[in-house]
Amino acid sequence: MEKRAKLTLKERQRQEREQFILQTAENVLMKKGYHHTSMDEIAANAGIAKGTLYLHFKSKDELVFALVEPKLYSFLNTVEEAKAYHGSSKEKLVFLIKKEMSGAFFQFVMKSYPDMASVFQGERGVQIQKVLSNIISGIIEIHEEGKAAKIFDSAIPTEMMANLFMNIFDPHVYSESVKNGKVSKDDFIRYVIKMYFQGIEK
Amino acid sequence: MEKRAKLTLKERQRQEREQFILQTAENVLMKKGYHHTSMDEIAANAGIAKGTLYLHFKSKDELVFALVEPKLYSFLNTVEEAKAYHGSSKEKLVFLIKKEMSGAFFQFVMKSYPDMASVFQGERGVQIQKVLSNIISGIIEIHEEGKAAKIFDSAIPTEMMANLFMNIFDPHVYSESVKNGKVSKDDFIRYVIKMYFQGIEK
Amino acid sequence: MEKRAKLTLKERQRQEREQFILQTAENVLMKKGYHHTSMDEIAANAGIAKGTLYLHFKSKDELVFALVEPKLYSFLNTVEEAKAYHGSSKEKLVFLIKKEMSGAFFQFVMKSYPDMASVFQGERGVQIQKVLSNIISGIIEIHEEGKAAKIFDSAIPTEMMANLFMNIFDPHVYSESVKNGKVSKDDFIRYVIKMYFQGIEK
Amino acid sequence: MEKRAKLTLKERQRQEREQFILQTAENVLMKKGYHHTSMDEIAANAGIAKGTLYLHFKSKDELVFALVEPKLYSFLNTVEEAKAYHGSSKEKLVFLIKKEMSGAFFQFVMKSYPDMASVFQGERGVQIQKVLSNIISGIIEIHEEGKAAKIFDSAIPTEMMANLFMNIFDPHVYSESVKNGKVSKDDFIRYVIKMYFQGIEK
DNA sequence: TATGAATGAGAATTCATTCAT
DNA sequence: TATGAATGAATTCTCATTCAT
Repeated sequence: MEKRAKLTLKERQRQEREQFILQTAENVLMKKGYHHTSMDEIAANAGIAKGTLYLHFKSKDELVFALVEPKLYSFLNTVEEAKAYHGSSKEKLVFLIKKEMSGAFFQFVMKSYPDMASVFQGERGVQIQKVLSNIISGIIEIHEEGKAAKIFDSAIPTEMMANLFMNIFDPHVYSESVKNGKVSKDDFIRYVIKMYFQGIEK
Repeated sequence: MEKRAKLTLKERQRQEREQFILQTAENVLMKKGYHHTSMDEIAANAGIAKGTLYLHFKSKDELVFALVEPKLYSFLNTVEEAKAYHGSSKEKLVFLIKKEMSGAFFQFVMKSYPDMASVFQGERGVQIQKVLSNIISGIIEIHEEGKAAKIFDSAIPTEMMANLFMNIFDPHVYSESVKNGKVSKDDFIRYVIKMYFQGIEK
Repeated sequence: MEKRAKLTLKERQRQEREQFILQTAENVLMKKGYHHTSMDEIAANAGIAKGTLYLHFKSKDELVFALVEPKLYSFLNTVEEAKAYHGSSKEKLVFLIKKEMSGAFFQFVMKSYPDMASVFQGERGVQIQKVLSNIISGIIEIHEEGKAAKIFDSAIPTEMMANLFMNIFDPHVYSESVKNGKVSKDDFIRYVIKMYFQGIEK
Repeated sequence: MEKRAKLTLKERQRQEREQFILQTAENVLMKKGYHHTSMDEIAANAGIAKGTLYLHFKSKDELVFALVEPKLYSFLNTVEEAKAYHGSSKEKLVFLIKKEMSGAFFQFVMKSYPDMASVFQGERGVQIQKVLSNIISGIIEIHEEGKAAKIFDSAIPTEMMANLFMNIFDPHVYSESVKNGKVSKDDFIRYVIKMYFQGIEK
C-alpha cells in the first residue's frame, strides 16, 4: 500500500508537471507561433531540461497535439452542452459564444493550421477531423433547429452560417478589441451577438 | 528598333517567368504554409532549379513579400475605390466585398502572420504596417459614414465592426463553401452580405 | 561539495573539448586555408558532428576568431614583456624572436587576411585592429629606443624596420627550414637573428 | 591573304582582350582576394559577359593560373638575368631586387597560397613547383657564389638566406611603406638592400 | 562568337531528437 | 528519472560552370 501510494503520488506529480509543461508551451506558442517556438525554448520556460520534455511527449508534434486535443474536445463538449441547453436555438448559440469566446487557443490553432500542418498528419489528423466534424455538425444542428423554429433565416445555407459562426471566435478580432482595452469582454460578447444575429444595420 | 523589341521581349519573358514563379509559390504556400514550403519545393513545382529562384528574388522572404505586397496594395486600392464609390455606405461595403471576396491570399497572410514574421521585419514591415493601417482606416471611415447616415447601428464600436468585417474574407470559410462546390461564388457573396448587414435572424 | 566538483569537471571537459576543436581547426586551416576548410571538415577531423561545433562556437567566423584572438594577445603580451625585458634593445628583440618564432599561426593569419575578411568585421575587427596596432607600436618603440641608444641604424625609417621585423615570423620560411629538418629550431633562430641585425655580408 | 589577315587581326584582338581580362582580374584579385572575387565580378569589371570569360579560360582556376604563370616565369627570367649579370653576387641580388620589387603580384600569390590552393593542384601544381624550385635554385646559386667569393657570411645556411631573401618581396611591407607615401619607391629599395646585406645594427 | 539565364553542387546554420551519464 | 551534450537531416543561399539563343 505504501508503494501504491507512492506511485500515485509520483503519478500525480507527473500529471502536474505535464500540465505545467503544456501551459508553458501554450503561452510560448501563442506568442511566437509554432515554428518560432523551439523545444529548447519550451524547456527553458518550463524550467526543465530539454530531454525531460521527451519523457512526457514523444515529439514536438505530440506535445502540441496534447495541447490542442483537449481544447477541441472541450469545445465539442460545449457544443453538446449548447445543444442540450434549455432554451431557443439563439439562446443555445449565445450560451456557446459566452462559454468559449475567450478560449482563444482553439481559434489560434485553426488559424495556424497551415503552420502546424505536421501536427495534424496521419493518425492524429484523423482524430482531429472527427472532432472538428462533430463540432461543425453540432453547430449546424442548432442552426437547422433555429430555421425549423423560424427564428433563423432559412434562405441562407446552414453550412455557411456555421462556418461564419465559427469565425466569430477569431482571436485576432478578440485581442484587437478586448486585450487592447477598447471594450470589456462582456461588451465584446454583447456586440458580437448583436452583429451575428441582427447584423450591423439599424 | 529591332534591338528594342528584343529587349522588350526579354523583359516581358522575365516578367512572365517571375509571375509564374509567384503563382506557383502562392499555391504551394497556401497549401503547406510558410515554413513547410522550402525553396527546393517551390523550384520543383515551378519546374526550375533552385538557383533560378535567386535570380528573381534575393531571398525566400523577398519572394514571399513580392507575393504579399501587391495583394495588400490591391486590397487597399479597392478600399479607396469603395470610399469613392457613388452610393450608400452599405453599397460601398458591398462593392468591396464583391471585388475582393476571392482574394484569399490576403487573409491567408493575416492568419500566417506569426509564421511569416521574418517577412515583415525591418523596412518591409514598415511598408506593410502602413498599408494595413490605411486599409483598416478606410474601412472604419466607411462604417463611420454609415453610422452618421443612420443606416448602421451606432451602438456597436466602429473598430469592432471593421475587424469583423475584415474577417468576412477568411479564406477558410470561402473555400469550405465555394471551392467545395456547395454554393456558387455569387450566392456566397449574397449570403455573406445578408449575414453581415442583417444578421441571421428572420 | 560533490556537486561543485562535478560542475568543475564538466566545465573542464568542456574547455578541453573546446581546445581540442580549436587545435584541430588550426591544423586544418593552416593546411587548407579559410575558405577551403568547411565546418564539415573540421568536425570530421575532430571526430564530432557538425552540430556540436555550433554548441561551442556561434559561427565559423567565431570559431576562427577564437583561434586567432589568443594568439594575437599572446604575441602582444610577448611584445610587452620584450619592452620590459632587462637588456639592450637588441636583446629585447632577440627575446621576442626566441619566444614567438614558432607561433606560425599569427603570421598565417596576417597572410590570410583578405580571405578571412569576414572574421575581422564589425566588433571583432575593432578588437583585432587595436591589438595589431599595439603590437606594431611596441615593436616600433623598441626600435626607436635602439636608435636613440645608437645601436640601430637611424638612417632606416623605424616603420620599415618594424614591418620587416614582423616579416621574420613568416611561417613559410620557418617551416621550409625547420619542419623540413634542414636546421634545428635553435639554429634557425640564431641565423635569423644574425641576418636581421648584421645582414648577410661578411 | 585577305582571310589570313583577318584571322590575324581577330587573333590579335583576342589576345588583347585576354590581356585586358587578366589585367582586370589582377586588380580585382589583389583588392579582394581569391575567394571574394567572383567570376561575375571579373566579367563586370572587364565589361564583358560572364560566359565570355569561359571562352578564354576553361575555369576560374585556369584564369588565375594564366595570371600567375607568366609572373612566375618573368620572375624566373629575372633570376636568370641576375645570375648572368655582370658584377658581384651582391650586385646580382641588388639587380634582382630593383627589377622585381614592385612586382607585388608574385608575392601576393605566395601569400595567398592556401587560399588559392586549388589553383595549384594537379598538372598546374607540377608546373608551378618546377618554376619555383628553379627560382629558389637560382637564388641559392647566387648566394653560394657570394659565399665562395667570401663576400657573404658562410656561417648561415644558403637555403635560409634564399628563403629570407624571397621574403623581402612581401607586398604587405611594400605597400605599408610605399603606397602609404611614407617613403619613395627608390628609398624603400635602398633601405631594403641595406637591411638585407648589413642588418639594422649601426 | 558573345551573352546572361539557368543549373546544381557545396557550404553554413538550425533544431528536433537521441543517448550516455 | 532527469539532464543537456551530441547528432545529423533539412534548409537557405552562393557561385562556378553550362547552354540555349
